[in-house]
Amino acid sequence: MNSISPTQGDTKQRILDSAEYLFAQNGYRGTSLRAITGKADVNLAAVNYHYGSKDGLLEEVIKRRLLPLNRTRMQRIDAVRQKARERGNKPDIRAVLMAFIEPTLLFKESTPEAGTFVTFIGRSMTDPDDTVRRVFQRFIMPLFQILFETTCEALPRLPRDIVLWRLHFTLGSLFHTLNICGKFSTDDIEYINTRLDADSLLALIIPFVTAGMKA
Amino acid sequence: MNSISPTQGDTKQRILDSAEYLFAQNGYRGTSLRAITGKADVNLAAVNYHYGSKDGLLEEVIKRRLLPLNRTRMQRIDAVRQKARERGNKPDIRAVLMAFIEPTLLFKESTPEAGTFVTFIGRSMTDPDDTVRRVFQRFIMPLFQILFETTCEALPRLPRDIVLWRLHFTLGSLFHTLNICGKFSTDDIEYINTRLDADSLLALIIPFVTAGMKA
DNA sequence: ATCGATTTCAAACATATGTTTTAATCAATC
DNA sequence: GATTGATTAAAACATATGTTTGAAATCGAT
Repeated sequence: MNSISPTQGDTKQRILDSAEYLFAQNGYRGTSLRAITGKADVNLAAVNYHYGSKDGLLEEVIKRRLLPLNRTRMQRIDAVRQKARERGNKPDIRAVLMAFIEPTLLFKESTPEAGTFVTFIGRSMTDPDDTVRRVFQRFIMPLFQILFETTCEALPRLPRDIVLWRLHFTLGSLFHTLNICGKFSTDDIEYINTRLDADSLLALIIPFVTAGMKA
Repeated sequence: MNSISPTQGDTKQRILDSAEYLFAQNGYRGTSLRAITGKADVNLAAVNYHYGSKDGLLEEVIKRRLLPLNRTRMQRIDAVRQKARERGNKPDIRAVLMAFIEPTLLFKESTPEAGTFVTFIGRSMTDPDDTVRRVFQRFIMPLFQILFETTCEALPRLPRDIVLWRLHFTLGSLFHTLNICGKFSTDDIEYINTRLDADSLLALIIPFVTAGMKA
């Protein structure tokens, strides 16, 4: 059935990989099916055959990586929450933010493919195209709710709406960072090393957003 | 003359206004010349006649509002720098950030048209489309350099590359905020008032980024 | 009113897009 | 080895796009 055939069974996979790469580089609207199938070296009609439509392909591209990543982030947040509950005190805000951000950056540097996908995340959260934004936000919404609640627990003296805004500021910083690091040409940004590893990036962003949260 | 006549006169202007609105709502790639001319109620060929091409129109849309806005921001930053120099001490980081962010938010609420344009800014800094990003970054680069230098003066104990990163985090927060506030449908973000005025937004974002900068 | 320049208009152009169709190919089953 | 079902291939389809064209309309000044 869906087992990998030896000769040509990887058509579906190759489409997924090419689409992921091109979506990250040129955006959803800026990537044509012909560009995808050309890069994947498969027939044009294969996309509609295997995924129904370009939108269907987009959804699969996102699902493949975002679901596992979100599972990891969810577990990390739950762990922080659980540990705090056991100890009878509130979660540490720095730990909460780490639980969300570190898996993202680690995932980014896990493989080159994952890296291009994370770039795609950064760009898509603010994509003018509803198609892209909706798919992403649909997948990230439950996770964001948990993150929000946990952050409120960590900062019980802050009004919830302020926590929410600061969380958005944090996401803005993170996504913009993912964006910068996804640039292939660095001619537009001077003096900045956009090829930092996850640990270095984490060491830069965590103090910033933690301080902002506690302000 | 300048009387409102459907046949003559302000064609060029009406194209500019319609393009600004539609670019902000659907992005550059997602907006067709036919949509623009249809909304402006002018002939399709008018865009190429008055602006040469769609790219030419984009540049004029950006220039019209971004040049004055950047002039204001530049003056504010210069003023902070000047005052500090007169007093013989370093600029206050909060004042520096205010000098950049406040004019942006004030401009945003000055008129509905300016508001939609600022939305366009927020989206375009990370637009996958090179065409859009390049135009914006070309216009904002000199300003960003001054902002960077002034921020370094305000935080002389921080290494320059860390200042630069934190400045990017700040821009990320700001742009993401502009984005959220530009949403026409709020169904994807819960519990957040995306229609705050400039002062309220400023009161939210300034403490966050100031604390992050000083972390 | 007339002339020349500018602007508007309808139509066509050339290309690009996502999708569908129909036939060929392949792998496994009987 | 023929049959069957799933996959691939080449072509066409329908529509959308930015741009150009040439004629009509409009305007400003003589």
